[in-house]
Amino acid sequence: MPDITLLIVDDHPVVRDGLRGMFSAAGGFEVLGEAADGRQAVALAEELRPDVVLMDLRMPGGDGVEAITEISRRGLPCRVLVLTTYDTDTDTIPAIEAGATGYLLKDAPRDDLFDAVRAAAQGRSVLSPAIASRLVSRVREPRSGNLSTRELEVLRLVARGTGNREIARELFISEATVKTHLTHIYAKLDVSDRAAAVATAYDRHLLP
Amino acid sequence: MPDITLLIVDDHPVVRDGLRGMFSAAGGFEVLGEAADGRQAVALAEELRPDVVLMDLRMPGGDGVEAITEISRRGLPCRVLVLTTYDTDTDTIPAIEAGATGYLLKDAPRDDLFDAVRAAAQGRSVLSPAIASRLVSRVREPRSGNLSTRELEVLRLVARGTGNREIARELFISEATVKTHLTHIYAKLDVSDRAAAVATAYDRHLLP
DNA sequence: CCTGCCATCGGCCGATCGGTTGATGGGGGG
DNA sequence: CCCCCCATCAACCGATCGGCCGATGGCAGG
Repeated sequence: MPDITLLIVDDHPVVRDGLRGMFSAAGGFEVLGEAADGRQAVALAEELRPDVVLMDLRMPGGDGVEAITEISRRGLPCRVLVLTTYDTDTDTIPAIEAGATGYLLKDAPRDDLFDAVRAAAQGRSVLSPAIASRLVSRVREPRSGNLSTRELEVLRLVARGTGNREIARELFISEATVKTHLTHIYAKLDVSDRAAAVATAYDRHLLP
Repeated sequence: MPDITLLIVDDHPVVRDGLRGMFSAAGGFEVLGEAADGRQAVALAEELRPDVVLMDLRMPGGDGVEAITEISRRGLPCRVLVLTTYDTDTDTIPAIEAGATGYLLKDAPRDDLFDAVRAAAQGRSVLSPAIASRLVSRVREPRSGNLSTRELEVLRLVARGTGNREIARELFISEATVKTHLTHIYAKLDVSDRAAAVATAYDRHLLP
């Protein structure tokens, strides 16, 4: 069986070194290259054609999720294994929706990492336990925290102290509509005023 | 000049490997050990007596800031160089107050890291530019985010959607007083309503 | 001693918010 | 085809909020 070829994508040189060292020492893997942001990642994935891309999500200059989307869109024959720091990221689910094959945390033991890469190379999904349970809760309770696009726009303005009238002006809708959206937001977040809605939104990572 | 001895503290094996590899390859450094959380860090710092401790802040089981505090309290002869992922951490300032000699981000270039460790070993401070500017703004504007205890209590209840009347009841004060506190909160946070106050409080990490 | 900050309280008023009910139209899924 | 969700709008009303005036007492620092 030939070596599994890898592309490492992370904005931290330290992490790239660590990964490269681990996979070089392990045997059975070959690191083809490294990228420090999403744009480089897409370009190198296209050029080097690795079996697996190890991808961090939070990076300056080219978001990880966008990179995954782009790799999927171009039909590149590589699997993307997301390797991130926190399991509280807002974009765990978006990353998987965008086409990531697996998702695990950087504090995973070495052997788990190797296993995950081998699994990803074969197209099998490996998810860290925390992510897995999040996924199931997501399908079990789809309306939790599920605000519509418009409702999120309203909420963002509310969080900046904007009054209903001005929200209406900014979004080119009537004040009545703003109030309707707000009522829906309160119902979905299970709160009864704007302040609590903002707090809950932060808790659920619906706001930056 | 003898090698600078190091203790690496990070909960991620990947990062520990990366750092160990970098410093071993660079020459002039010797990695004495690794710790995965704050408690181990303190114990190993006492046992191994490294010149410099490379310390991550966010770790499960033993906070980084606590570890720094403990190392300072015990008068251990090592310098602590904080090496963290984001410059938006709440505890950048606490870490420095706790006794960290330097503070830089993991995405710093290798040579900056080496320079920082050499500087730390001599007791000189190296701060990443973002942190440095934060420090100066901290001393220039000390009343920003400086809510009184009572005001914080009020704000916490506001964030849970509590109305003024009920806040009054919960805190055993009159509604008028609640409104006074709120007016002061608005002034201090530079906002004009409770929703924006909650949002700003989250931004500045005044609320969990 | 005076100044500043914190915490407490009262009253007044206009503006705003939140709740409700009801209606329209478009789009996607069964 | 029907139903549900989204997005839009209207009118009404009571409750609440925020702004502004004022006041008192305590406590720390210069």
